[in-house]
Amino acid sequence: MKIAQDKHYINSLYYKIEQTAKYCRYLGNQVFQKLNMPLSLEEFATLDTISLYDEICQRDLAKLILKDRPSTGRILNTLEDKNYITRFADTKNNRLVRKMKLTKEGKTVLERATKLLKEYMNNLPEFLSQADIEQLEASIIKFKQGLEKEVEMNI
Amino acid sequence: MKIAQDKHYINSLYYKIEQTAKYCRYLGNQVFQKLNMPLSLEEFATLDTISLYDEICQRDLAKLILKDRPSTGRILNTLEDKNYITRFADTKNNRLVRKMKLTKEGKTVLERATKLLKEYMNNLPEFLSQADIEQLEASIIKFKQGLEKEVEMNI
DNA sequence: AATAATTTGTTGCATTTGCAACAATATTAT
DNA sequence: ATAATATTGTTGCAAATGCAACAAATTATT
Repeated sequence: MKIAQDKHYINSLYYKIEQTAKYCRYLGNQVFQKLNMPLSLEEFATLDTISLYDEICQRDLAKLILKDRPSTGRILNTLEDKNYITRFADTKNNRLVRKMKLTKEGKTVLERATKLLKEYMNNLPEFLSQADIEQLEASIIKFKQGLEKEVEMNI
Repeated sequence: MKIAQDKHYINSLYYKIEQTAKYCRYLGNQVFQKLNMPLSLEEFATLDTISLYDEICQRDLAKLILKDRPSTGRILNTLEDKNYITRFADTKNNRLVRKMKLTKEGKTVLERATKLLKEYMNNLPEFLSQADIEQLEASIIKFKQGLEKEVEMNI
């Protein structure tokens, strides 16, 4: 696959995506601080994932949030400490696993953070047309799916 | 700016870009290991940047590679230890700064790594058409430029 | 039946990153 | 002239990340 005709890596699509992602992360973290959110962006994304995959086990969650098992476990520790989730033992394919659910408080916090974040983001100037956004979204998904097959994730 | 009509952050364009970037980073690191590169992906990207901005000072470089000044300084320490760059004192706007240049060995390593990486990447299956790639590249640049204005980088 | 391999989660450690504080110097304000 | 502010780079520390090794339990192999 030809990704860059330029001779320099930093002009490649890969690098541009990485840099754009950095801006996304920095902006997200800044907004979370400005809005005095009670959780971090990573914790929020994890909570949001659990809300869409109720009673998921730790390893399956790790695969979704693209973190290794130790990191996933540690985020879940803090989410449980904050009383946003509860974990309980269960089995999956006859294996002992730890599954999790959002608590009432977890749901409330998630909804509130989602609302605040969305309001903030909607107030940003529109630097891409709605059509451009949809186009970008469609092609980035295809690109991501292509990459997925090439990377060994070892989760 | 409306980035997601979905109620969930993890379905937003921001999160998709972040996850795609993770795949890019993991794939890159894996390729660098497989190919037994003498430097890391981050060091490579830094070296590549310096090669395009000869005699740049540390802070200006930090702004380009989107790292803070301490991290940038530390990467430069290792690049200098490996004899890929030399640093020297100079002035910019009457300020004392440290500028840098690629060494002969640095240029050789950069060229070789660029060639090996490109060969590897060209052998990946084509999951996007050339037209799709160009379209994706164009819109991600626009998106990145829009974000840039919203993020305080403090570098 | 005994051993080896696999799955899931945890612990520990080395590396990386982010941020605040500092030193040194130059510019601006009072 | 003196004090305050700004620029550049470094040091140090806390938090996050990545990875190897381990424990416990199940499945597969011999």
